[in-house]
Amino acid sequence: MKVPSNILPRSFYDRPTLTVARELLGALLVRVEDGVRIAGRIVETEAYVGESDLGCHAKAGRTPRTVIMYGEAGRAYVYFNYGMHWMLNAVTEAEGFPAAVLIRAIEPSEGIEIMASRRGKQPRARWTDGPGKLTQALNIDKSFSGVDLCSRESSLWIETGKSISDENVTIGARVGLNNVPEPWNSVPWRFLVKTRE
DNA sequence: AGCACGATTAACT
DNA sequence: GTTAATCGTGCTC
Repeated sequence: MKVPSNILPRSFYDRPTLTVARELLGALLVRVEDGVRIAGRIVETEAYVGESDLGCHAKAGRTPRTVIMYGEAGRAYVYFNYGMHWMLNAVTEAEGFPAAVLIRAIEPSEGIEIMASRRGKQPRARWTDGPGKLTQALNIDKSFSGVDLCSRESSLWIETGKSISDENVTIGARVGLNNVPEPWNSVPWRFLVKTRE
């Protein structure tokens, strides 16, 4: 028997961003396309917190691009970067405070054939081990910007997964931030599950 | 209207 | 280790 889906509620996201980033590890990112589930366990996240965080897009204030981060928690913030990649974030904290968690990597678990058709040129371990790669595998683009991750109607949500103990979590500095001044370049706001067999 | 740059990836040497 | 690909965004003129 299949266990009923358990979609993370808005109250999960309406908390401190670092807490959400940590607890999203082990959760299941689910995309439904043509009635088929494509999913994977979240294994890497990063927190972006407020206008004072100079690594966060919200440092520019409320603009057409960042306005979603100022909205209610539990929505998807999807943006385009480097002229070719879509990035998926979950908006966190109270409405009016701009913050989000970047989903950086998942481990494929459902919809393997569909992911293979999109990412099959690479070995399976490389299908979804980067933020631009997982959006490619799950077919996520700008049309998902602002959708409600707490609703089944979005065809994109996150379910409770197995919890990850502290001993299996590595915490470090965020990656890919160029020309971002300290301390923002070094704050340990990156969370990843230690890979193991 | 023009410009520099970026929360990256894949294909090189 | 290095670098091209590629374009939306926000800032300056």
